[in-house]
Amino acid sequence: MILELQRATHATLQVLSARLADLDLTPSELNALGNLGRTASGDRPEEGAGRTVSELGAATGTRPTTLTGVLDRLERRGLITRAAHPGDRRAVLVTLTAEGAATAAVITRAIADLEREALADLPAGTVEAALTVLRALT
Amino acid sequence: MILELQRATHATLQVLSARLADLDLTPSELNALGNLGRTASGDRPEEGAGRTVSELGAATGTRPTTLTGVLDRLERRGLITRAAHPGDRRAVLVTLTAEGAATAAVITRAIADLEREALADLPAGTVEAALTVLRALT
DNA sequence: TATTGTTATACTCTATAACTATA
DNA sequence: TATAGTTATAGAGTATAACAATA
Repeated sequence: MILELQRATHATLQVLSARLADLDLTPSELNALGNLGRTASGDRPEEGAGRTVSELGAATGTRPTTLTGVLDRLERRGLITRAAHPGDRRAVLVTLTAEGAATAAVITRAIADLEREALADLPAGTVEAALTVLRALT
Repeated sequence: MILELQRATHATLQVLSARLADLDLTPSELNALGNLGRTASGDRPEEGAGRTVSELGAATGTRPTTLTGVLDRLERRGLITRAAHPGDRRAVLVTLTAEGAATAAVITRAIADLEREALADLPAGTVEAALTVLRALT
């Protein structure tokens, strides 16, 4: 099971980064950007303004020390901005720029497409069962 | 789905490497060693003698260029040996030493334990469904 | 000519620890 | 005293290209 898990993760990441090669982003950069986009446009629009570095790190499974470098590159390319957090002046609020949001949308769609293609022919309920297992492992 | 996949992979790797911290091996080294052990003792005992670098790379999802460094360290620590392949003199046969086989057994058991603990309470059939999804993604 | 494994280079990710500015 | 983020350092993974030995 766990070996299959690793293989599947590796395979999907491979395909995904190949399809998004035009964006010229590393896996961690894709991960960060995709995650920022998901919150900004989806689940909780009222919080779309940004996330702290800590929140982003927890969501992406990236160490703070790695995230600093990732965010440096994304900021230099104009995809995100860093600003002070209103409530806590130690914290940094990471926000997508317009270009960053557009890039994030491309990433989100590529992920959705890949899933649809791979899982289209499976019997109903199978995907739900798989999600249950994944959450149990997590 | 794919996001859950990444999270689950990350979480299991985290726990696994914490439990095996005593071995002082990197994730790639654990992966290579566990894979060598699996073939040696399990599925196809008659091939237990070794695997080529290419085969190992395909099984673990590790690049040849990374594998060279991984195998260098494992060889230096006396866990594997590299020998000439009988049939093809370009190829290298990677074999577990006695100590390497013992270490591989520890890794294999840790993985099995982790799976059992995490998936014990799930309804029958759920795990099979998850495997179907993972293979579809792969 | 193509393939196996290694080497070289440059960049990214990681772990650890120290540091700053806040709280 | 503790937390958020950054910096510094060293080791490990990756892609890419080149190479020697062999097929």
